[in-house]
Amino acid sequence: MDFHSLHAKWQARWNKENVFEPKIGKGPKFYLTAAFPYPNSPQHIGHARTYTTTDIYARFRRMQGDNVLFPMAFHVTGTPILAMAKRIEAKDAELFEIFDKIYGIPPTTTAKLTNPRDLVLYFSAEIEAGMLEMGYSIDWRRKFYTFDAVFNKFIQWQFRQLHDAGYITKGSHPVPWCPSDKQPVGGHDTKGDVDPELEEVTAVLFEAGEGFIPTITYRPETLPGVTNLWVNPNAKYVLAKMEPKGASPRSLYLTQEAFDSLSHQFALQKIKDVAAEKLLAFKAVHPLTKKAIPILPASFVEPGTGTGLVMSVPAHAPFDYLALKDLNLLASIPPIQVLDTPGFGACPAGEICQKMGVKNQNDEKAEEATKALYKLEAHEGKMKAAPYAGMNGIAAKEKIKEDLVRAQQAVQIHILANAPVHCRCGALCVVKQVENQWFINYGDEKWKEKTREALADMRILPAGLRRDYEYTIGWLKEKACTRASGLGTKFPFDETQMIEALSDSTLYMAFYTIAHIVKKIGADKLDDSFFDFVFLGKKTANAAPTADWEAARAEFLYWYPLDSRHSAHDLVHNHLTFFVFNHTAIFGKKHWPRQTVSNGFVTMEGKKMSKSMGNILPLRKAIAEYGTDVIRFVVTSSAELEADSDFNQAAAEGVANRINLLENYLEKTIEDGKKKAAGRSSGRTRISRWFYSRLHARVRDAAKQYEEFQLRPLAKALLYDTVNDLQWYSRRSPALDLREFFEYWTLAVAPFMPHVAEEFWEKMGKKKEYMEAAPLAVSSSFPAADEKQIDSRLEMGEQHLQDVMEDVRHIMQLLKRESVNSVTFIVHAPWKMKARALVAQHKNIKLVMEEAKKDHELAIRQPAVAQLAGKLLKNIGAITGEAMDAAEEKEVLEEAKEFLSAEFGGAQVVVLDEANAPLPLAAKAAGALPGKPSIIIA
RNA sequence: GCAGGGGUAGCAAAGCUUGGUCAAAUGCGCUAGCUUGAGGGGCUAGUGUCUUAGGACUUCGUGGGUUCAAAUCCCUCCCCCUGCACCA
Repeated sequence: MDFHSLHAKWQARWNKENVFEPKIGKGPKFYLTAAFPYPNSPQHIGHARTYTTTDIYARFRRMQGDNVLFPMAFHVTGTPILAMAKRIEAKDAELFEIFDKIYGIPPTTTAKLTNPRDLVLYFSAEIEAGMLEMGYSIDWRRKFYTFDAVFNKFIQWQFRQLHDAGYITKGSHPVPWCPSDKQPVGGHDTKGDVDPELEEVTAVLFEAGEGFIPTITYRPETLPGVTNLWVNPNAKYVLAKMEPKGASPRSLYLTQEAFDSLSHQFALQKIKDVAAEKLLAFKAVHPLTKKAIPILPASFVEPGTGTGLVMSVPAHAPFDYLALKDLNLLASIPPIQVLDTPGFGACPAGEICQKMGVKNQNDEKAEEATKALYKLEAHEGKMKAAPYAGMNGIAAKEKIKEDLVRAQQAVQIHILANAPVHCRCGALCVVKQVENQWFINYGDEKWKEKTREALADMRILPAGLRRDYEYTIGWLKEKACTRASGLGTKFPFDETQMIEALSDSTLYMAFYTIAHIVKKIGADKLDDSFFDFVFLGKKTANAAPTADWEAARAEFLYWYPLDSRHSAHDLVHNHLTFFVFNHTAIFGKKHWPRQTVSNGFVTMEGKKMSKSMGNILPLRKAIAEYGTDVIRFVVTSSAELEADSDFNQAAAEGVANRINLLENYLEKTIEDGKKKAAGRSSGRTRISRWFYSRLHARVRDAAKQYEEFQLRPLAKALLYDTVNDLQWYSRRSPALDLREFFEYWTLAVAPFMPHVAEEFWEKMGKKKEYMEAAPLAVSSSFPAADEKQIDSRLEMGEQHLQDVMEDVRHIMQLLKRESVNSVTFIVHAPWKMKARALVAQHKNIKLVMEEAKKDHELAIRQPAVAQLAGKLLKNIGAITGEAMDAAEEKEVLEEAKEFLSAEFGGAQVVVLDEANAPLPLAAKAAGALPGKPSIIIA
C-alpha cells in the first residue's frame, strides 16, 4: 500500500468537508485538549505520542456520535526560545550540527533564526506541517501563540482574577543565578544542559578571632563530636560583615570564593583579607561545649564549596579522621563519639576506613566510605548525649538544626548541590536570593481543599496517578510566577516582569473555546469586562455585550467543562496540577475539568532518545519513511498507556506488512463480491462462524478498550490477533467469506489508522452490506457488535482441534515419524464427563466415589471411575472450566476430517467412540479423556 | 532523604486485583521445512531440561511463610527507573 499518497488524498477530503470544525449546539459535545507544543526545535517521534493518543480518542468519540472539539496552539512563553536564538546568534557549532545532522536543517537556514520571533514561526510551521501529515483531527481555526496580544489580554485577566482571590503573593526566594548575565539559570542555560539543583544546608558558627567561622555541614547532629576546624592552607580568606534577616549582624571568615558567591544571598561587606596562616593560629569556641578547639590545615577543603571552612568530626566523618591521621594528630586529638551504631565501636569513621582500606584524605574511596557510614548512622545510629540521646541520625539532625538556628549559632544557606555549574556564557553559577519575587500561592490551604474536591470528581488515567496528584497538591507552596525576561505576557502588577511559562498555561483550554472569535474582535477591543462576561457571565454597567461577545459566551458555555486533558505523565506534578488549581480558582464547579490522561514517553529501538546519542527520529522523517498510520499505531500501541512505548523498525514493518496482507485479502474479497450476487452470505461453515464469533467479540470489547485507553491490548486484538485468526481461517477453509469482516474491522480500527480505514472503506464501495452507509469512515458510527454471532462453543471447538493436532505432532516427534498413514481419534465415553464434573465439584477422591455410587452409570464401573478421578485430580485446575461433551468433540473432529487429513500429509483420519472402538484398540480407547481423545497413529 | 513505578523465558512484554485451565499470551530474534528467479515478504513447526505415544522434572529478582495448590497472597532482603519546582 502506498501510504504517502493516502495521506494527502484523505486529508484533503476531510478538510473539504470541514469534519474537524465543529459547530456548537449539535448533539452531545466532547471537548479535549493536549499540552501545546513548545516550538524551539522540530518535533520528533516522541512528540507524536500524546497527540496521537488524543486524536485516537477524539476520533473514537466522534464515531460514538459526539460533537468533538480538538484544538491546538503554540506555547512560546519563557526563556528557552530566547536562549536558543542566542545560541544561534553566537554560532554555537554543536547546535548547528544537531539541526543539520538530526533534523536536516541546513546551517544557512539555522543561521537566519537569530530573532526569537522568526525562530518561533519557523519551528511552529514545521510542527504544524507534521501534525497535518499525522492526520490529527484538529480544528485549526483556533490556533494561536501565547505571545499573541489577544492571549496576553486573557492571561492578564486571569492574573487579576487570581490576585482578587488573594492567591498572588510577593516575597524573596533563592534561585540558581548567573552573576554575569544577571539572570536566573535553568537547565537550558547551562553548559552541558545540567539542571542546577538547589539545596539548603546548615552553616554552624564557631566564635574565633574577631568574629565567627561558619562551617557548612550536611550532618549538624555530629556537632557534639567536633574536635577541630579545617582550613585550606592554600585558599584566600576574608573577614566580612554579614547581616542576615531577622538576626544580628556578624563578622564572618570566608574564602574569597565563598564571599563572592554568598554575597548574592546575603548582604555581605568585606572588612579585610585574612591569610590562611592567621586563621590557623586562632582557637575556635565550640558552640555547645564552649571549649576551645584547634584550627588545622587540610587539603580536602574546597575553597569554592560552601564557606570554604569545615568542621571536623573524626569519629564519624572519614575525611576528618583521615586528615587528622595524615597530620599525625590522632593521639593528641582523640575522636569524640556522638552516635552509637550496631557493628561499630567508638570511632566508626576510623573503623570503616580500615574495613574499606582507605589510605588517606586524597584516596577516592574516602567519598564512598563517607556515604556508606552516613547512610548507616542516619537510620541505625543512636545519639549518645543528652538532650538528643536515643534519637537516630535523621531525627537528631532536624532537632539540632532547629536549636542552633534559634540560638543564632547557625544560619541556613543555599548552595548548588551539583556545583560547579557553568552558565553558557562561561560564568560560574551561584545562588541568588531574589527580592520582590511574585508568587502564585498554591500553598493556600483553602485553595488546596477546593482542588482536592475537584480532583475527587475527576477521572484520572492511568488511575494510579491519582496519588501523585494528591501528593503534589499537598506539597505545592508558593510558585514563582514571574521572570525578568522571556516571551509571553507582561505581569499586570509589575510590567517589568514577564509571566513565566508554567503559569500562563493553566487556563488556556478556556481560551480555545473563543480563540477564533477573539481574533476577529482584536486585542485592542478586549478588556476585563469582556472576559468577565464570557467566562463568568458578569455584566458590567459600562460595557454592553455585542453579538461577538454573546457568540463567545455561547461557545464557552457549550464546550466547557473540558472533558479530557492529555499530556505526558511528567506534567502531573506541575502543569496538570496547576491546571486543576487554576480552574477551581476562577470557574464554578460545573466548569471544573472532568478527566486527565497521561501517557509515557517514546523510546527509540529500546533506548532513550537524546541529542548526545544522536538517535532522535524527527517526526516528518519518520512519516516519509513509514507512513502516518504505521507511526500512529506503533507509537500508541507498543506499550500500556503509562509505560514508555518503543519505536523500532521491526515493529513498524510488522504493522505495515499486516496492513498490506489485509489489503490483499480485501482486494480478493472485492473481486469475489463482484462475481457473486450481492447480499449476505447464507449457510456459513463452522469455521467461518468461528471467525465471526471472534470478530464480534473483539468489536464488542473494542469500544470499552478505547474508552479506557487500553490501546495496547486493543491494538493487539485488532491487528495481530485478527491477522492470526484470518490465517487460521484461510488454512481451515478453501473459501473465505470476508465482506462482513472488512466492514466491521475497517471502522473498528479507524481511530488508529484513519487513512487506511478511509481507503478500505472507499474500496468496498458506497453501498454497504452490513453497516449503515456513510460516505467517509471518519464520520461513520462506531460499529456495534452483532452479539448473536458470538459463540464460545465454536471457540472451544477450534481450540480442541488445535490441541489435538498439537498432540499428534508431539507423538510423531517422539516416534521420530515424518509421516503417518492414518490417525485414529477415539472420543471418550459419556460417563467420563459425569465423573469429571464430580471431580471438579468435590476436588476429593473420597467424596467423588461416594457420589459416584449414587449414579447408576458410574456405580457399575467404580474401579474405572476411581482411576479416572485420580488422573483428573492431578491437574485439578485444568478441569474447572466449561468443556465440550463427547458428541460435540466428535462433531468437531468429524467436521475437520478432511482438513486434518490434509494437515497430516493425506493420512487417513478415523474418528471413533470409546464404546465402539475395535478390540485391539480397547486399552488405548480406555485412556480417552474429556478434551483429550485417544490418538493412535499408524 | 521523600514520593511513585518496576524486577517474568535470548530481547521486549502480558499475566499478579478475583491463587488452580501457567512451561507462562503476543511480538521480535533464532532454528528447520515449504513458497518465491534470489532477497524481502508469506506459510508451517520448533525455541527451559529430559523423554521412541501425547509424559516427567525444574523455572517467573532473593530468602522465608500461608495453602491441597503460588508468577499470582503475606513478610525479609537485594537491585533498577522516574520526579522533587520556578524549568519547558
